[in-house]
Amino acid sequence: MDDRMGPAGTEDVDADAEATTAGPRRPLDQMRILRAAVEFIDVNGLSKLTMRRLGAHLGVEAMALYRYVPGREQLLDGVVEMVMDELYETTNAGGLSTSWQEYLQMQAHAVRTIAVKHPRIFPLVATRPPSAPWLRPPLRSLRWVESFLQGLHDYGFRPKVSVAVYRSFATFLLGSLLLESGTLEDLTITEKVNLAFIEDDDLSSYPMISAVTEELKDGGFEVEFEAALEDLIERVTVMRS
Amino acid sequence: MDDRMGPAGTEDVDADAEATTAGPRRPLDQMRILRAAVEFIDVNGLSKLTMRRLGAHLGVEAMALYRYVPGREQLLDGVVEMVMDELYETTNAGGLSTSWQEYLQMQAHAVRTIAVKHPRIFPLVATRPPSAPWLRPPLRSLRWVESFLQGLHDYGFRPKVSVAVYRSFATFLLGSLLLESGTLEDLTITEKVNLAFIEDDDLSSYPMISAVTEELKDGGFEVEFEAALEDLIERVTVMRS
DNA sequence: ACCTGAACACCGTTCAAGT
DNA sequence: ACCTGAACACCGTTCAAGT
Repeated sequence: MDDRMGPAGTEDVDADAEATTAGPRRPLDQMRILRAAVEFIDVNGLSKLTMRRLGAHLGVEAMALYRYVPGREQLLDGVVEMVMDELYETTNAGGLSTSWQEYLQMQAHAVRTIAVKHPRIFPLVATRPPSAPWLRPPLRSLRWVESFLQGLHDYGFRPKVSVAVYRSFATFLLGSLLLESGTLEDLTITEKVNLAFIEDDDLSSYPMISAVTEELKDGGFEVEFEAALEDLIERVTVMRS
Repeated sequence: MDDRMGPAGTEDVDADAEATTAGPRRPLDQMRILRAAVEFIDVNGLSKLTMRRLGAHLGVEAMALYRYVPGREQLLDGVVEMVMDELYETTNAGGLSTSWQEYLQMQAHAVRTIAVKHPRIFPLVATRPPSAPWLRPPLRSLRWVESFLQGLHDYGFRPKVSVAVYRSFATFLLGSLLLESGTLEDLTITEKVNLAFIEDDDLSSYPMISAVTEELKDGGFEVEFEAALEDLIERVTVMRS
């Protein structure tokens, strides 16, 4: 069958009269599994996601999942597609833009929203091999890219320029948001312990670092993101000419 | 003991009279394990690296590794440190720069060299949680950051500006090089098969994409990297004032 | 001092069997 | 039609035992 998984058909019509809490009586389906996987990773982290635990989470033995999902790797691909679809919807919900600058801003913020909402999934979006070699994570869904190119076209971008913008945009988002999502991942207790161990490292032997620890700790991802976005937009202005 | 692993003491003095091919008679040590792990991932990919296989690769049972390495996760941290040390050496070998622009170029190229040389390890460098939250992958070694800040200081950068440059630089390198390393990873046969499956997707239903497949496939990471680097340097020029 | 065997508690995955 | 039990070939990790 469809060996590539992913939320293609959004057949979301059956909200049976079954209580949510009672027993998971209605049969499994791919959508339900993918949604459960997304939630599971959001809560417990990727490393805790096993077929067996996901099955348990759905009230089923692991083996039952294989009717709907070819395997763990494809499950993860499906999770990524799931999150990308979320992006696509966010993106098309937020009313029309009146300039290409606004359009890029809106797209950038949409991607950032996803990264902040799913900090433990974003690394997957960023690093899984995309379905075609010319796709650039995190902007890796054909549907999204198509719509993006269309958008730029409508603002009068020539095709070659649009491709260049797509690339710069992806690079910018990947760098900024992977870093930010990294800081947002909830750390497990043991990881925290490890950090505490390391944090007051022999930092005394790094005088330049010691001199600026305060500003290093500052964070401020938000303003940095906006500033970098402004820069990107200016670069695009140059490309366009 | 030292619970954090990593190539701290480079005790590289014993090149015994033992033939390399004969039998691995001299006892294991952490350095040898880490080097073997780097090589193993370079050749076989991260997913193939198991304690048992790495042991076999070293002519030893997996359990023997635990004398020198706390566990698999810390092994991977050690691999990352190993590669970062490679960077540090590259960086200090390439003679002095005569301007901060040249200095940044040299550092950028050094990191890119690492990414291209170890495309299957670079994602680890890029995504493993760093040892302090304010460190930014891929520029994640204290030693490297110290030396970088010192370098900028010597060119007259104020501390706050240096920190801002460090951040922009890391973001830029992360985005650019993670994408490039992604395209360089040798794909396993099964992955290739999957790609082939997907590649001639129903691309017919994406007219904007179809119109530019040629330029999308173009690649050209090298020139893109250089261009983005130039842009970054210009941004730094502004920050400096 | 350094490594191994055996064991434990897990994995992903297949497939015949149950309902 | 949908799920499970049992099994297979692996994992990481611990620890008593071998040399």
